[in-house]
Amino acid sequence: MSSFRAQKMAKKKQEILRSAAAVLVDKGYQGTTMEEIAAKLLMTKGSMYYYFKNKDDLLYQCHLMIMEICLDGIESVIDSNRNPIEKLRCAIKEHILLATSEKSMFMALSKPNHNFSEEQLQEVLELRKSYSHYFDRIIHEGIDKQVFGPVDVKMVRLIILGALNWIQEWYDQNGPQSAEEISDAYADYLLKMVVK
Amino acid sequence: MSSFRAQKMAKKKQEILRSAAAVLVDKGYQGTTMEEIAAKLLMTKGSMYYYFKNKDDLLYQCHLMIMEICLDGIESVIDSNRNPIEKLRCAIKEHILLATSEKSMFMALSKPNHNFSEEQLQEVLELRKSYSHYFDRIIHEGIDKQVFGPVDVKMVRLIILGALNWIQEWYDQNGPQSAEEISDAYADYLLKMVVK
DNA sequence: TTATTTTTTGAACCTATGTTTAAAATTCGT
DNA sequence: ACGAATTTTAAACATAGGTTCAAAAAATAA
Repeated sequence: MSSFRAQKMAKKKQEILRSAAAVLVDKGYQGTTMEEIAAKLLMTKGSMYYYFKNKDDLLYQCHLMIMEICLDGIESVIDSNRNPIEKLRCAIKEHILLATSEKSMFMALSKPNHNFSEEQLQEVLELRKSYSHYFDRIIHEGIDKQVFGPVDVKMVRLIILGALNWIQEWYDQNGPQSAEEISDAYADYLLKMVVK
Repeated sequence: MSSFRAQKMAKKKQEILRSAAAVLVDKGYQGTTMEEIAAKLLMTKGSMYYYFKNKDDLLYQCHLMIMEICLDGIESVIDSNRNPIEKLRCAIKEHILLATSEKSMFMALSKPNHNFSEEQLQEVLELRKSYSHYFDRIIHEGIDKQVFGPVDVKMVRLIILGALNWIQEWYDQNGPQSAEEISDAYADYLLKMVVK
């Protein structure tokens, strides 16, 4: 049976994607080299091509993987039966925890690269839009249920996601504050913007 | 007299720095090529080397220029005699207005590049720290004067600057909302986090 | 105008890195 | 253990882009 093989291949792909994301973090898109991605896994750059068509394909799939993880996270929050305040708090914490633990993954999100094909670009933007919409839904719900003030949903969402996404720029695994502390504080302060 | 020459040279350097910043915006550090910087000014890449030692030097000076503009802005806010609320509001608006008008300049700020020498890196980080400190000072003042709640200064500052810096990722000159509207809304919402 | 200095050019050079490929190594079923 | 399929390798290749440089062009001074 080949599913065993397929599974192994999938796993390897995952490893490569993670490695790629890790490099993306501090080198940026163009700065990320096949060599470095491979080195982290004790492979040679040539073997990357057994799993991915080329660099752009690899980095595109990297995007998809990250977005899927994010979407799974926020979907589970949306589907839970908490009140809007707790939902927003959870969504914020979830995002930060993901961004700081799987830290490597997140940076890849900013500025979907110009090397992407039109099709790939659309897909990435679509997934992003979905993610944003989930936040909007939570905020809307809060307004409807009168627990949030009559805020400008889009603006507030942009502020929140901006604050969250920027964390990658300064977060340090070995820094003074834990991801847990950061996420608690962020949730508290950001909620002050919207709760009545 | 050579000051005329020197002036002309300085002006040309400025043009190049601006062009560089514009390219930096959507190509990122490694994606920015000497060729493209030159092309925008109808020059050849070779002539860039008459003005700058090399690419890293050019992009480093690009950083310095941007930071100086930012610092000038916030310094004038600090020195004004407004109350803390208005100071913070002004600082936020100033930052956004700069980031969206001289938009091209700002993107260069994220992730000071690894190609910088230790010395250059320190200088950039130092300037950044100064900028952060100005925000901290405003927030502190607000707390001392009891117009702000007893917030965690560093956290709040990180949230604010994060939200502001992220604007570059989505702001569109021709988008539905003007920079003015955006900055007003941002200031309003962000202030809600801190005012009593 | 002529000579000198400044600025720009465009070709040449070099290195880094994405990509290909044939051969070697490994894995796996029987 | 043997042979076939899969995976990895290392070297070769191609190209993009940073850098240099000598010559040309332009600006300036005398």
